[in-house]
Amino acid sequence: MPIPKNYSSPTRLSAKKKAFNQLQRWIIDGTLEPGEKLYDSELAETLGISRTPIREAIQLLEVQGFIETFPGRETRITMIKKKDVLKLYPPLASLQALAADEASKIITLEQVETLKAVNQKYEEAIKNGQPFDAMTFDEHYHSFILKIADNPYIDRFSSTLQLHIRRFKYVFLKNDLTLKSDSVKEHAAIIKAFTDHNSKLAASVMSQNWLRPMNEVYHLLK
Amino acid sequence: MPIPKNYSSPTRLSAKKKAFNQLQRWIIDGTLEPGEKLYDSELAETLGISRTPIREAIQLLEVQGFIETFPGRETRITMIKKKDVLKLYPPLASLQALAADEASKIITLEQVETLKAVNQKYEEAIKNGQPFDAMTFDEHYHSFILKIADNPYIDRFSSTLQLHIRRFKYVFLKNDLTLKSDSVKEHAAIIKAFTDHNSKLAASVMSQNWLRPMNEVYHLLK
DNA sequence: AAACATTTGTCCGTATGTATA
DNA sequence: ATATACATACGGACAAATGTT
Repeated sequence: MPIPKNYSSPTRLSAKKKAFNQLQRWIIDGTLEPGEKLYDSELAETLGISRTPIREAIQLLEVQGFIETFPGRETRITMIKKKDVLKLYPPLASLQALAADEASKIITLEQVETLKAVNQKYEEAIKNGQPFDAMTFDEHYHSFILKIADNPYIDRFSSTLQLHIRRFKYVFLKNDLTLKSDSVKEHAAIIKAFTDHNSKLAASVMSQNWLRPMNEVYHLLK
Repeated sequence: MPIPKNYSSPTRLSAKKKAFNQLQRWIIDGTLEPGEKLYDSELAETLGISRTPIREAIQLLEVQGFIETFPGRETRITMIKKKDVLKLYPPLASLQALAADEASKIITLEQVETLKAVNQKYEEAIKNGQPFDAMTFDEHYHSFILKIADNPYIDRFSSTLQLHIRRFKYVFLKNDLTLKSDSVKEHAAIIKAFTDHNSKLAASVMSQNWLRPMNEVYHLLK
C-alpha cells in the first residue's frame, strides 16, 4: 500500500521509461504486492510525472503480465501462485533448449572458450559463497548463448519469463537462492556438446538446466 | 436463453483497441508496408480519434515487433526479410511441442475425440480445395491443444509468432497457401500419441508439423 | 553555429464508463 | 431505478528533442 518516496532519479530517461523501470522493480521486488490496486494519479504524483507516461508504462507491464487493467474500472498488480513455477519454467526451458540447439550449429571455438571462462567464474563464486556474483555469471552464461543463437523472439520471451521467475523468487523465497553446483556441471556438459556440435545433446542438457531448478523450487514450497 | 454472468462487458471497443486492431490488420496484410514511416497525427485523423490512443496502440505493436519507434525522431513499420522465417518458426515449433507434451499428460478421451473431428474437417476442406476453411480448422486444432496445455505464456508467445508468420505470408507469398495433406497425417499422429499418452512422440511430431512448413516456405522463396 | 521545421513526448482538463448507495 | 462517486479513457495544447538549413 505505501509507495516508497525514496528512489534515485536517473534523469536521462524519458518519463515513460522512468516509470516503467521503477514500477517493474517495485513489482518484482514485492514493494508493489500481488493483487494491489494501482492509481495512475497517485503513481504520477509519487514519481513526479504526469499520468500519460504512467499509463503507458502500465500498459507495457500489462503486456508482460505484471499488471492487469480492467478498462474504466481498475488497475491491479497480477496475483501470483506457487503453482505458477510450473507455467514459467517449461517454456523458458524449451526456448533456451532451442537457443542451445541453434548455437551449437554456429558457435566458434573462441566463443566456446569464453563460455568456459564464464562457467569457471561461476563455479568459483559458488565455492566462495557469493550468491549474487554467481547469479550474475549464470545470467552471463545464458545470455551469451542467446546472443549466439541470434533470435530476437527467443530473447524477448526468455527475458519476460526470467523477470517473472525473479518476481516469484522475491515473493515466495525472499530471493533466498540455494546454489547447487549441479548447474556448473550442466553448463560444462553443454559446452562439451557445443565442441562436439551435438545440438540435440546441448538442447537436452539445457532443458534440464532449467527444469531442475523448477523442481527444486517447487518441492521446496510444497 | 441464459446469459453468462461473467461475460466481460460488451464494451464498445475502446479507441485504443480500435486503433490497435486496425493498425495490426494493415501491417499484417501489407497495407502498411515494411519500412513505412508512420505519423501518429495522421493516423489519428484517419481513424477519427486523438493521438493518445494511437500512441498506445503503436506502443503495443512495438512490443509485438511490428513497429519500431525511435524516440523523438520517427516511427516505422519494421522491416521483414525472407530469412526471418528461420527466426519465426523454430521458437513456435518449440513452444507448440511443449504444449503437446503438456497436453498429452492431461488430455481426456472426449478431448481426443474433438481433435479427431476437427482434423477430419480439416482433411475434407483440403480435399475440397477450400484453403480458407482448411486454415481455420488447422488453427482450431492447434488452439484446442494450447487450451488443454493451459499455459498463458505459451499462448501469448505463440499468437505473436503466428501473427508475424501471417504477415510474412502476406508480404512474400501474397498469402498464397499451398495446402499439403502431410499436415493431416501429422495431426493424426499427434492424436495417436495423445491416446497413448506418449508425450515425447506428441512433442516431436508437433515440432515437425511446424518445421516442415517453414522449410517449404523457405525453399519456395530461395 | 543557431534558428527552424518536424515529430514525438508530456501535461492536464474533461468525457465516459462502472460500481455503489 | 436513479443518482452519485470515482477511476480510467480520451482529447487537444504545449514542451522537448531531433535533424536540417
